[in-house]
Amino acid sequence: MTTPEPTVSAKVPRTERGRRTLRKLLDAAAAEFGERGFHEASISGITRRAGTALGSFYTYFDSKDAIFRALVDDMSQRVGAEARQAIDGVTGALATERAALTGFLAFAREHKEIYRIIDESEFVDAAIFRDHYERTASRIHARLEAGMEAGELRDDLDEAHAWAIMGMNVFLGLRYAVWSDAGTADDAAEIAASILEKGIAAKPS
Amino acid sequence: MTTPEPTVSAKVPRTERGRRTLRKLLDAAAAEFGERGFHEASISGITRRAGTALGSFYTYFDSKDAIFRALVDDMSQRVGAEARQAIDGVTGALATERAALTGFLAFAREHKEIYRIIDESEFVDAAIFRDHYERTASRIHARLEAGMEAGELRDDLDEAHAWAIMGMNVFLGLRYAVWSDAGTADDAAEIAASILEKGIAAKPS
DNA sequence: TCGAAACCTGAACCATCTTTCAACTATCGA
DNA sequence: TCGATAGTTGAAAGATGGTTCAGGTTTCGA
Repeated sequence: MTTPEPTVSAKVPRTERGRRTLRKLLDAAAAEFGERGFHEASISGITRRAGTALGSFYTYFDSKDAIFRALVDDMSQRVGAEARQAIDGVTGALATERAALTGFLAFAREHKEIYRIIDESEFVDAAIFRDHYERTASRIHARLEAGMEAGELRDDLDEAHAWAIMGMNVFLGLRYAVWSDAGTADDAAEIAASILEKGIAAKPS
Repeated sequence: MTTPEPTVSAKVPRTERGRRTLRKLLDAAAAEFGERGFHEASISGITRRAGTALGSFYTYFDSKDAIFRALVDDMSQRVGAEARQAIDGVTGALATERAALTGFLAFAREHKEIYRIIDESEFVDAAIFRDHYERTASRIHARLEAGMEAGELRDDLDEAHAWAIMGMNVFLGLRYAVWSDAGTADDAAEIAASILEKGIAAKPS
């Protein structure tokens, strides 16, 4: 008696052919939005890349906004899955944060378009942008609580600390993964890890 | 013999009336872009707010993009000036970073539209977005170097640390200044300051 | 005072896209 | 096999909004 999974796109294909076309449209949309941005992108650009007729688009999506939302939702889930996988099996709270960032940077390098699309969602539909970052902050916060529980982290960390860590990660990702591939992802991860481990103050000598 | 200041907008007004109109257009554009975003905003919306005719717009700007760029440039300078003022007279490297963030948060609360506009510039003209954040990171980096010089900060800090700190600040600003006024700006600044001071690890007891 | 340059005006032009639709084809269960 | 449903097609309608322009008014130095 579970609800039949409230999908983002209201128009679910019934046949194999339909599912193929829907997937082609989503992949084409990721490429189109990623390359040209939401407003420069056009439906006809998406259908051209997908190799379908313009009208077919509206069999699956109500509007340009709708496919963009479906895409962000899809990508947000992929980022979450990636994060879960990156920290799988890692022990230690600080090591976990470092692994999460390393995984994030590697993923960002492989899928630069994903970050462009997610970030642009702020200006297309602010709610989905917020949802994505609130979900991400929640994951970090949960990790911090586990670390506090284990006695490895300061016992006064809260949601705001999660936002601070997320901000570090996002900007390091923008600068050292999306804008530039130079150096290894580990260099940037090391920076963040050392800040979390001991701050930036000089050792009291 | 200084070059006559290479302004962003190529069309400089010659009369007092012209300067007033130009200013009205820039203010109106800040409101229009801030409320509606770049693509929802319209030139006629800007001139309506400014109380001028549609055609007058093109006396001062070549295009919608041009006024947006001029606006981002203007705002980036205001943010820089604000930062300089916020840390003026503060002594100590860690206290300086805290003051910078406190000032930033207060400014962000007063001028939420500025951050929306600067962030959206990534999708209108990526170069001006990059310029803004690279300038900001440079300011932070310079402060870190001064702190290292003074022996107050670890001696291995570099540009990437500046990006990490900037990311923390931006995301705390987004979450606790732009999205929510709850609590004082000092709460968020305290979070970031404590991370920079000692990290998030538990005290080795 | 006067004329040239600066500035203002808003209707119309134009290019661009989103969205609709009526006719056609493929799929698939019975 | 066959009929009903799902899916496909692309031309054209419709809307939007950036940009132009020709004819006015205001400003200001000489």
